[in-house]
Amino acid sequence: MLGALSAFVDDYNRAYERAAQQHGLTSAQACVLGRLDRPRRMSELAAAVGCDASNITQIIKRLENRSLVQRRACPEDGRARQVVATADGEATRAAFDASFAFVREMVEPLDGEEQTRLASLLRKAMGAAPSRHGRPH
Amino acid sequence: MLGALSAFVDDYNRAYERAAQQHGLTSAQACVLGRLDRPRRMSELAAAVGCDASNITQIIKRLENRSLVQRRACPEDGRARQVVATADGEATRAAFDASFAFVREMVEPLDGEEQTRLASLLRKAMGAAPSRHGRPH
DNA sequence: TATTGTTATACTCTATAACTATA
DNA sequence: TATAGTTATAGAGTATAACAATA
Repeated sequence: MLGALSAFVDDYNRAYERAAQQHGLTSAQACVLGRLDRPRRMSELAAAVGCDASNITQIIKRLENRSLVQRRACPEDGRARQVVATADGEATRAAFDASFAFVREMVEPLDGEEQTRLASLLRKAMGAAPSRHGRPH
Repeated sequence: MLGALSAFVDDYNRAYERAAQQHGLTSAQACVLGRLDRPRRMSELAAAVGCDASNITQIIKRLENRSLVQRRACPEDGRARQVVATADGEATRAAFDASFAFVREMVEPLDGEEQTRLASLLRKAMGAAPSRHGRPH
């Protein structure tokens, strides 16, 4: 049981890494870029991903160097910055995020009912907690 | 469905990281030390974890600096090295590996039959492939 | 010549502490 | 004073290339 869980998570992690690399991204970069379906503040990204603000600064800096995102002033708060995906970044984000081929491939061997059952078991396993979501790494 | 999977994997990854930290290890170190239930060659570790040999050299070096493992010559092959856990390392390994409290806690909300069902669904999801196992990160 | 492991190097991720600018 | 973000710094993970010792 425990073995099945770790083996599955392993597979997932590797698939995520591979998918990111296919788009020229690291896992952390794919994770952050994946949130930029709309403009977001640095602080928002840090909270979503669950890491330190200074960390997000570096990751965004690298994405910016590659012209995948831009930083601009935030109208409502002079201290804050809004991060937006460029056209290139949006294309990359959409390709990575929408595709999610690796997750679909993983559950492909399951029929519809089994997929539903799996999802519900996983949700139950995590408790009723709405799950904050995150993931760099 | 897809969301449930990533949320679960997220939770698992974070729990793994936390568990490692509680034993003063990084995830990668916990992962490598976890294989040292018996002496292993560097090349074995690299293959098991799925990373470059030079990477294992660094990780083992750090574990060695902390007196958790030792390197010694390999009787059968003068080129190879055998890595063994010290008493301290073995205690740490056993504590982390055997406990696996974080996995048990995750599946605690499920009754016995549900756990079996989950494991079998996950195995099926990964295909019949025996799953090489791994994970640094 | 091929294999095992190490070293040098470089890049990324990550957090902490100190700092700037704004609120 | 408190908050948003950046910079400097440092430790760790990771891979590539060049290398030593052994097979």
